[in-house]
Amino acid sequence: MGKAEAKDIFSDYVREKGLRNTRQREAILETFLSSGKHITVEDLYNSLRRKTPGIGYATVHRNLKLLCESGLANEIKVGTDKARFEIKYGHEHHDHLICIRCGRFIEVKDERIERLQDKLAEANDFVPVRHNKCFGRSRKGA
Amino acid sequence: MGKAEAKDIFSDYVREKGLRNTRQREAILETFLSSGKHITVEDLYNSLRRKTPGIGYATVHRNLKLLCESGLANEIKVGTDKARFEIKYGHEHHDHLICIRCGRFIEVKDERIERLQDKLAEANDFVPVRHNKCFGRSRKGA
DNA sequence: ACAATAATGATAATTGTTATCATTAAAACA
DNA sequence: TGTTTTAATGATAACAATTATCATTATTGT
Ligand SMILES: [Mn+2]
Ligand SMILES: [Mn+2]
Ligand SMILES: [Zn+2]
Ligand SMILES: [Zn+2]
Repeated sequence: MGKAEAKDIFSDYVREKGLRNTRQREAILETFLSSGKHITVEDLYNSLRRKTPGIGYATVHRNLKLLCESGLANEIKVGTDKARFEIKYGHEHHDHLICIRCGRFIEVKDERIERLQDKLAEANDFVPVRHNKCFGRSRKGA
Repeated sequence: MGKAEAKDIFSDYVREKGLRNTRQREAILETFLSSGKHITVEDLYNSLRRKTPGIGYATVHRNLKLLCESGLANEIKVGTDKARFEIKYGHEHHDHLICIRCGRFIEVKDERIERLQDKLAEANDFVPVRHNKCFGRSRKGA
């Protein structure tokens, strides 16, 4: 699962930016890597308090942002809801389908859509950076 | 441009919901129809204060939501930024390309992407409702 | 060990949105 | 045309997520 590599990458990234490796940063990455997908700052904060009592919410938030900056994590913003984060390292790009009624949140991918989106962006003088999720009503449970 | 029709539609929608047509609602729709695309609540509020002094921010906000409900308007949420609204009546569906650096905000449409997105949603037991914009870096000015 | 300074954690500030509520005013009705 | 009902309004407070502030702590290079 490459947890060790991820830690090295982050550690290097931090050092190369002139920042410092801290106990908290290590704990945050460790717990983040062990967490499920699409978690919020609060989710991670709550998981961490058990193992790293005293850790601050702002620290978790700041470091999730830093993880995104390093390329290891990915932020998913859904409307006005809390931001969600997922591991990017070792995971392929995918889109998300989100039910506006029950919250069902799944991952999907269509290579043709991806290519067409990139072309459309480029045809309009945009360098594609990211694109957002689709919303719908799930026909499945919940 | 169908301003009169839009007003009738809204007026009817309001009446049929058991709501009331008010001076403010009329002014809000009128000014909204005369405004540019992708405006915020605040934009519209500021435009309105000139012609309808004393109008409240909450009233503008509430009625923009109501306009969306009626199908005349469309809300565009970009990340955590303020919601933007555009006229839907008489306008075709389109996507948006937004520059994360300069804010360039353009409308695009690719029928193939639309169809593939719908299929992908349906294949995953979702009834498509809406989908979000793409972000990139504009190679053009600003 | 020391000095320099980044990181932390508590908390306050900010921002967009939504709720509250006393007052006003549509619109149905007498 | 009054009267009554109740939705709408507008001012303001509440909320929720994010971000900023700042005194204190801790990492890193010397
Ligand atoms: Mn994609
Ligand atoms: Mn579309
Ligand atoms: Zn995902
Ligand atoms: Zn548009």
